[in-house]
Formats: sequence, C-alpha cells, structure tokens
Amino acid sequence: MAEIKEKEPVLEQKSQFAVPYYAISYDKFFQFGLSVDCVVFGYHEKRLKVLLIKRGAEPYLGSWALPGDLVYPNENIEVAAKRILKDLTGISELFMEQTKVYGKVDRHPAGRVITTAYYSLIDIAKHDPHASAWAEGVYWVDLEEVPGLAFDHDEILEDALQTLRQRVRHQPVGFELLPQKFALADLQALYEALLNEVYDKANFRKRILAMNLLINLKESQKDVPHRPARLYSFDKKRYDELIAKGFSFEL
Amino acid sequence: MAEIKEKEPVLEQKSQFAVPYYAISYDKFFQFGLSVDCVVFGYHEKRLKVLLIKRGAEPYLGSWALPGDLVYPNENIEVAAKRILKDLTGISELFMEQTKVYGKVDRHPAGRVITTAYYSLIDIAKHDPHASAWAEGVYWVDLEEVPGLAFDHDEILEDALQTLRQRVRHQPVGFELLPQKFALADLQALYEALLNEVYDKANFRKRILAMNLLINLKESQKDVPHRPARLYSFDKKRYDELIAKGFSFEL
DNA sequence: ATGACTTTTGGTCAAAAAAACAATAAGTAA
DNA sequence: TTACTTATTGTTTTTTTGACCAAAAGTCAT
Repeated sequence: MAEIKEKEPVLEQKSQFAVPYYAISYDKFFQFGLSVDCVVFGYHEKRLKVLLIKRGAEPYLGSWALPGDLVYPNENIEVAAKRILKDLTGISELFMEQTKVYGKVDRHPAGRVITTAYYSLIDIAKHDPHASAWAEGVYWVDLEEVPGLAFDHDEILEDALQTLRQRVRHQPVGFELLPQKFALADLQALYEALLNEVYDKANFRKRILAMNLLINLKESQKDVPHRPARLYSFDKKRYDELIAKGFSFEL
Repeated sequence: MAEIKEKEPVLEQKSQFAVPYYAISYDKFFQFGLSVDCVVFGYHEKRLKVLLIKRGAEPYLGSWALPGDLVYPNENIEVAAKRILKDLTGISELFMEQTKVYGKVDRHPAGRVITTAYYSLIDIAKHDPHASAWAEGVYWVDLEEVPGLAFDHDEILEDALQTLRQRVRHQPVGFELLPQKFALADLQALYEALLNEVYDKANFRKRILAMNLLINLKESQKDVPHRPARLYSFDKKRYDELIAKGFSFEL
C-alpha cells in the first residue's frame, strides 16, 4: 500500500472521536431522533399501489404520509422496520430493503429526526392492512393518484420507486405476487405495472421461457371468454438460483 | 384510490408520533448519535484504491478505518460529508453519494451511533490527502490489499464498492479522473480498474466512439515506444447529457 | 537504413439476440 | 356455424456482440 503522507501529529482541533470515547459530550452530539419510514408497494389487478396513512396526530395532522415510527434506542433499525410493517399489514415474512437516509435539519418539527426509508412489495390480495397506532386510516393508493405527502415523503416515495424498479430489473420477482398457478400474460402484466412499460407479447414469452424459470403445468385457464392460456408455476430451485445470481430484464 | 379498511379509532397503544409532538419524551428517543463515514475511492496508474486512516484515538486505536466523523445536531448530513472529505483531501467539488445507513445497536462502543456511508471517486494524482483531526495518518490502500477495518467498516466498504460499480455501469465517469487529453487505452484502463474486468481493445473502442462522447483532438501521444495513440477529450455537452439520461455499459 | 517490436486503428465476419410481425390454435358467445 | 378474442408458434429482418485479422505508425537496436 502506498503511503501518501508521512504520519503527522494529530491536530489540535480534535473530532469527538479523537478523544477517549468515555469523554464524549453526550448532551451535545447524542440528541438525534431516528425513525423508519416504510414504502410498501402493493400489486393488485395489474396496478401498482402504495400504502399510505392519513395522519391522526400532529404534526401534519390530517395529511397523507408514509407509515413510519421512531426507533427505540436499543432496537436495530431493520427490526424497527419489520415491527412497523407487521403492525400495519400483519405480515413479517417478506423482503424489506433499505433505500436511503433523509436527514435535513428541519425535516421534522419535533427536533432533529433522521429517517431511514425501507421499501417492500406485496400482493394486496393476500394482506389486509389496518389502521393502528399511527393513523386514522390506512389506504392503498394507486401510484398515479398519490397526493402531496407530509414531511419529505414525496421525495422518499420517489426514490423508493426508482430503487424498486432498479431491483426488479435485476432480480426475479413474483413468488409472493402471483398466485401459485398463473398465465404468462399475468406475469407480463406484473412487469408492465412495475416498470410502467409495454412489451410485445410474443417476445416477452420467449424471453421468459428461455430463462428456464417456469414449470409448464399442462393445465389451462377456465372460464375465460377466449382461448384459455396455459398455466405455469415458478421453479423454486431455479428461482432461488436467479435471485442469488441476478439476471437482466431489459425488455 | 381504493380504501381497504374503514377508518378505525386510533388504538390505545400510541406511537410517539401519535401524540402531540411537543409532548414527545426527548430523553427517551432523542439520544442517537449520527456519524458519516466516507469511502473515498481513488484512481491512479490503472489501480483502484481507497482512502483509509490509521486511528489515533480510542476506540479501535491503531486500527485501520474509513474516515468519518460525528454530525452536528444542526448540520445537514451531506454538509457533514463534504466537510469531512474536505478536511481530508482539501477538495470539495466532486460527487458524493450516499449508499446506506448502518445502525446496529452495538456497532459503536460509545453509545448508539448510526452512521451514513458516502462514497466518491477522485483522481489520486490531483489531490493530496493529509492526516488531520481524526487520524495519525491517511493512506491510499490498493483495493486488493485492504486490511481488516474497525467497527463495521468492512461491510461499509464492500457495499460502497458495489454501489460504485453499479453507478459506473450506468453513468459516464471520467472528467475528473482522466487528464484533459487522453487516449482510448487510458479510458479502457480506467473502466477495467473500476469494474475489475478485461475488455477487447477493438470492441471497446467501437462502443465508446459510438456514444459520440469523445472529441478527436487530431493530436497524438508523444514519447511512447510504439505507435502513438490518437488523443481525445470529452464532449462536455454530450457528457452532461449522458449523465442526466444514463447509459448502459455492460461490455 | 533496416528489421524487430509494440501498440493503435480500421475493418471483416459469423453468431447471437432482439424486434417486428404473420399465421394458426383454442376457446366463448351469438 | 360464424364472429370474436386472446394464446401460441413460427418466420423474417435487423441489430448487437464478440472474435479476430492486418495494416499503420511509431521506437529501438543493430
């Protein structure tokens, strides 16, 4: 390794970490609040939605906002994120991923609160959110119809959406979002909703099948007013493989 | 927008945000410390390095670590990040991007300190880091030779590297990292170092030139013991365009 | 000055992937 | 039986990629 500078004596203007840590001035530096805000995306009937609350308390009483809460001083952040999501949707087993931290000095009227954003993606039909501690009501709002949000939540949502799309392009998604048996058109509708694009049906089919990810169930749709589509299910093994290795989906 | 549940009365177990904010118990929740850790990548002579310090104070005295510092309660996080970087390298005008937050309860012996990681990328030749407040010494360490680091800095570095590579694949990089005039081979060496891959020379050339990003300077290298290469410079206008729109670089 | 050597540069070519689109199949509904 | 709708398969064309060749333009040693 190349040393660029000779070692120099430590300068007089020390940081708080340059003094013995037991001497740190707690009052001065340890006065941040930490919160988590959850961006829960939900998929339902070919549409992408996001879970919002109507705030039942100050500040921003009555405003729309992302569900969030303060983290306890002895609680890990991911734990807090899962706690909040669970309180809200009753479920815990699903992926939650951090996007960014938001820490503007004046972002919260109650003091210096920095917040960590997490996002996840669930099948709306399978979960039943309920108003709780935080909110008067919890609502699934179509992405196209999101109103202005409290705090800096507009920005948080925007960033989370971008991260979600980024992720969806490189990791398969679906197990939790589609029924056990589904048609290729369902999968296509899912991707079209997530990425907000439109694909050619025939080519989409070829691409997906080439991934070797689906099991042909030799079974067809019922009760559709047209030619019924063949049903498929995910090949769990191959699916996990792709999640680990990643893939590219730039149709 | 679809309402999933009727509004319910707010439950008895309220979160701290569900009460008037002036009633928040400050002692209980507002006791986090916030720090920033900087992952400064540097490019020099076809190698990618990272700026590390040798800690001059407890905890982890004598260990290698990423440069970082506490954020002031009235200071924005990005401002803190730039302050730290500036103290360390003397420069301020360059991109710094957040990667993640790290907030494990026990990650810091001095208390509950959560840290935000930022990364950036500079030309080593153009900057001269110096030991300062935080450290006995500051060193450029080749990525292949990074020792074990203090705190959770190994993880932070790993994540930052991944994010850097992700970004480099989708946004052009170069202005700050190459001299005004450079040969295509220089640009190729840069990408090979950043992404740790090897490309075919002829095809690399075609790809890059097709982007319409370079200006042919009608001027050649001097003093090389072989056929001198044509020199190019970036087309500033086109460069900014690509930074805004993004591009794909999956050679 | 000549040939050896090195890297640049321009080009070809085949293989692979993507995109566009045409034709047929399998149902329902009237 | 025909009209209608979506599914499915297949073909064709175009674009992109990857591998590789050979000439070009210098330096260097002899």
